[in-house]
Amino acid sequence: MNLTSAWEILQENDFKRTKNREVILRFLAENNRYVTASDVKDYIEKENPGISFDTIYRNLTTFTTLGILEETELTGERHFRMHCDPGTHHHHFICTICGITRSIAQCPMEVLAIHLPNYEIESHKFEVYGKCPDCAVA
Amino acid sequence: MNLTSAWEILQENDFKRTKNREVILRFLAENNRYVTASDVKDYIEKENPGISFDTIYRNLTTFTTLGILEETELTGERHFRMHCDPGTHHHHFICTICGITRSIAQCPMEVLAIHLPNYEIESHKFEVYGKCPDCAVA
DNA sequence: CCGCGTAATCGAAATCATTACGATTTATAA
DNA sequence: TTATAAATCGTAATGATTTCGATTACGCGG
Repeated sequence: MNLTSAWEILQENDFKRTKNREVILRFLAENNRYVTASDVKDYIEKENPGISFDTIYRNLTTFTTLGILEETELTGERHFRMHCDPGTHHHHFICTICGITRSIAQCPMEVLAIHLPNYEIESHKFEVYGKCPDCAVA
Repeated sequence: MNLTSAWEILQENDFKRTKNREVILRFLAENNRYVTASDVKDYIEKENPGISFDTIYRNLTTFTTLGILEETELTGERHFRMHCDPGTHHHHFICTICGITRSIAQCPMEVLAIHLPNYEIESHKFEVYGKCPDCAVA
């Protein structure tokens, strides 16, 4: 997802264009990886000092709800990244060193015949972890 | 894994048989689901009041390292359960209401041909969420 | 059965991520 | 420009987890 599409979605849902939102989205758009609220704060502090965690978490949650971001939990922390391709179901390889991601189009649920009679399956999580090429050689 | 096997592993690794460990393991052996440190504490308080979180977390971590327990992260909290079958790779359906689990023998990594040249794949997570039969009817 | 050395535990404080809240500021549309 | 509701700030509260010095208990050798 690019910045233009993100702002379109925000406008459609009556969210205002604020400086903080611009910086948060720009940071996420520039990074092809999962980042924490803390990462976002560190970046924003450079050009918009004094931002509060309230603002960061509130907006990250909003963006995720609107489908602009994807969210996952890594080592006990919430992580966010720009949605690769909104509406498209996919999974990720995630580098445990730098957090960079790589999309995996295949979905286990479509391949595995999971038979759980009387169970209501609602969602699933499939993530592959390891080292990306850059971190592997280091 | 049953209690006997768990104690064998502990003895082999020079861990002492203490009252707290007995209660913690008994609680886990009785429950076919993922529980939190808090769940363990609540249970133990009944018959061994005054146990500290230090003891609980330390032992849960020890048990996990020894392969007696399995660990996963759900909604931001560490969850533990008795290892279904040590040495056997498997996944879980997890009820989002009561935490009860059901083993899924199939593994996506064996079915999906994931091609990531130069990437070093180290591990993966595959979990299915939803409602178990009991919670589904309620 | 007793005492010793070490592992295990306690109690409580510290840490870390996240959430919450009253007061203030800002974006947008009339 | 001004009204008004949204957005933000600063900071405090919360909740899970980790840490630490002091104390207690396990299990072996005598």
